[in-house]
Amino acid sequence: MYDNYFRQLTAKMPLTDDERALIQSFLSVKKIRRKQYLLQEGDVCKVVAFVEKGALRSYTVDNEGKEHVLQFALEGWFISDLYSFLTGEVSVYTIEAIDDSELVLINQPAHEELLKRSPSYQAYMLQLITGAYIALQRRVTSTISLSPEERYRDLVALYPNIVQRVPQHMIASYLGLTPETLSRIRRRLADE
Amino acid sequence: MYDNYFRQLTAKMPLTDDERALIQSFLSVKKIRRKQYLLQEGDVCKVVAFVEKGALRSYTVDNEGKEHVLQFALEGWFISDLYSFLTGEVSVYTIEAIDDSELVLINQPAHEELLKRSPSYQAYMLQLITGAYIALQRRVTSTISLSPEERYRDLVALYPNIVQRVPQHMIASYLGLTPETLSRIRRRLADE
DNA sequence: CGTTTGCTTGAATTCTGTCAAAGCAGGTGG
DNA sequence: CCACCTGCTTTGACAGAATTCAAGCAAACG
Repeated sequence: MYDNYFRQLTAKMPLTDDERALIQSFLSVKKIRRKQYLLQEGDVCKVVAFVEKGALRSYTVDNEGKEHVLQFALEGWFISDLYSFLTGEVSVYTIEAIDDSELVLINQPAHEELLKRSPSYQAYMLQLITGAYIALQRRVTSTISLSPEERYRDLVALYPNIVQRVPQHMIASYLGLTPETLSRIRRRLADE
Repeated sequence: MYDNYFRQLTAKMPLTDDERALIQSFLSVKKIRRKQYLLQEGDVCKVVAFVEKGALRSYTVDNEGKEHVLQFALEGWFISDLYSFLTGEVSVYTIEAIDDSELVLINQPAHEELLKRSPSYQAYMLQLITGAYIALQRRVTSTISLSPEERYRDLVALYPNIVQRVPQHMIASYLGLTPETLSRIRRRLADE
């Protein structure tokens, strides 16, 4: 159940068997079905989720009821609202399963405890936040400096899996476009 | 010289006199004049800068030569390309002084050393990255879910100082608009 | 005092969003 | 096995919004 999780973790951080057992004792597993929520807007984000299998997305809903995708997470990725998770403030995001998925979860108290008890976990969390930060920065840069067509090509180049596995209207939302506009962009790109 | 810096730091993190002296021994001060660069695109970002006085911005230049502002930093803010600073990769950002400014700098080796030697500094850095992450997340959310006019009003509400002290075309760039469009939005808002 | 810089305004153009309709799987039940 | 949904994508026509290009103006600067 925790295979991918520890494969990922030990790749960055060598662990003793004891440490692995300690960490694992704080984790839990959750299966979640397509269209179910891991987090709903207005709730506090209580977990960080590692995607063992499946796909999820996080998004906001604006005051016209439209969804705006912030992030996708496929196998091997983490998803959460770190802001809400770390501060305890309510979240403006919703996290939803795109497919039936299997997750490895860690909740806030367990996270606190592990930070104290395991230096490896501590170092790993720093890497995790740094990674999340870097991903967000790339996201911002692409959003503010590229045209819609370039943003789409960038996404295809960087995450080909996502484009294959995620419905197109969610990709459009991620890119800040309407589904119609994305469809036309794809048409233009195909006509070459 | 380091007044604001340590006021900020000790507000979040009580320090012994020894620890303060240790940290201060790794810092340096730099004066930088309007329009001078702290970081140029293609270079590795070697410092994290705390703004004691003045104002800076970071921005990318797209392949049409247009600038896109990622971040502003006034007194009491930090500015850097954390990605480049932490990984050693070259940066796609330029950091430039908007006004004559006074900075407190810490470079990479000093940063490494302090992480090892000072638990307070370590905890502070984690807060710093977390803070940077949260700020970026708010930025993304606003960019993807608000209209240009709403983004502008949000910015004015959140950072009134910035709007007063930074040239309008830079604000426009930050919001992802042309200066003309921002000018018209301001006109509309004033006509009420 | 001439020059530069930044902001505003107008008119034409381009692009994106909106609305509506149709096409196209994949899944379900009769 | 087929007819019928249902969810998703594509297409077209049109309206609306932002960009572009150009010009004018005011304040700051050397």
